[in-house]
Amino acid sequence: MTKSNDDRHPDAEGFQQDLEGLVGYNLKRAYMIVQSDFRIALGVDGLSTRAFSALSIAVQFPNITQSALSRILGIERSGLVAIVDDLEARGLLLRSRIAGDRRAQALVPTVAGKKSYQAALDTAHKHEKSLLSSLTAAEREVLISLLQKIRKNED
Amino acid sequence: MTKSNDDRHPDAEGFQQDLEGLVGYNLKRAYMIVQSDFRIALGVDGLSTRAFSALSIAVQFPNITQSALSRILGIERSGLVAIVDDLEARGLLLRSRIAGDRRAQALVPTVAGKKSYQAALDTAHKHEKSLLSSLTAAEREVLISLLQKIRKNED
DNA sequence: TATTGTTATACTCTATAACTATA
DNA sequence: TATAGTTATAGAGTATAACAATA
Repeated sequence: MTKSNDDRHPDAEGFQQDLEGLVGYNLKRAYMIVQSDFRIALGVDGLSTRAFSALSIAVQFPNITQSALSRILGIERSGLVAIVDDLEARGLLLRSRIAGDRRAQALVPTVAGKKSYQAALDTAHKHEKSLLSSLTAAEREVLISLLQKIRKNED
Repeated sequence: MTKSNDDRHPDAEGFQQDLEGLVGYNLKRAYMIVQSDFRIALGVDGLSTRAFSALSIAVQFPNITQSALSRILGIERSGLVAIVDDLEARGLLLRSRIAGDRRAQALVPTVAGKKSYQAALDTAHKHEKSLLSSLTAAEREVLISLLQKIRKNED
């Protein structure tokens, strides 16, 4: 047999599948690739991609509360607990009491947290530069602004 | 108190967060929105988004095998079993024996399967038209082609 | 030796609902 | 009444590893 069975099925090239015309499907495929490659780039015992995101906001907005952070990231408060637990266990940030509201806690990045974040951000930039090398810088900017437009419409 | 606590944190507008400059993060946020909206559009007892994708390929490439389908969708063979089980339970396709290879099975869409698929595809188009109304048709095309470029680089 | 379909299993990420302690 | 943090739980979706049947 010189050709495998599935060569008989038209795929990416030639035949225009319905799915390829849908933003949702293309979004999913691209997301899976970028996400899993970024996870690998962050290392076996490195941060998860979501912990990276949370740390990013915590470093840039020190003393933010978990509720505010969950709103910025667009996830539920309950989901953030495990993420902050992980970051705290790694010594990258602390939950500290706030004067004036004993319900809330301020997320305070440690020195190690800021350092780890800068390293991870550098990793992220290198990972995107390499993985998205088929896109020009201008195309990457267009892509980002189109993706952000989708979010703007969110209710 | 006239302003809530998190209004003190710059968010989408004004402050340029690190995350907003990353394709990966923007991809994730957009994907979550489109995915969950599409799920709702498909209805409570409707197809899952992944079953919709599998059915789409099965209808367009009748008699495709599960292995070939999993390769086209970019998922593992093992993950496809439950999806095909579901589609078969709904009476939308059949697993039928192939002459010449007793390992493989051909996926054959039923009449109901083809009809359900056309309805779901119509739903998908309406869902995208409404959810992505802030993007022009040209922008949607650019977005799709940029997302496909990411996939082209896949190893 | 390799491939097809399958099972068992685990992992990641997410959401909902309910609770407590505060406000 | 409403909010902050938390727990318990469940639901999608994914992957890896192994197996039997077949090529």
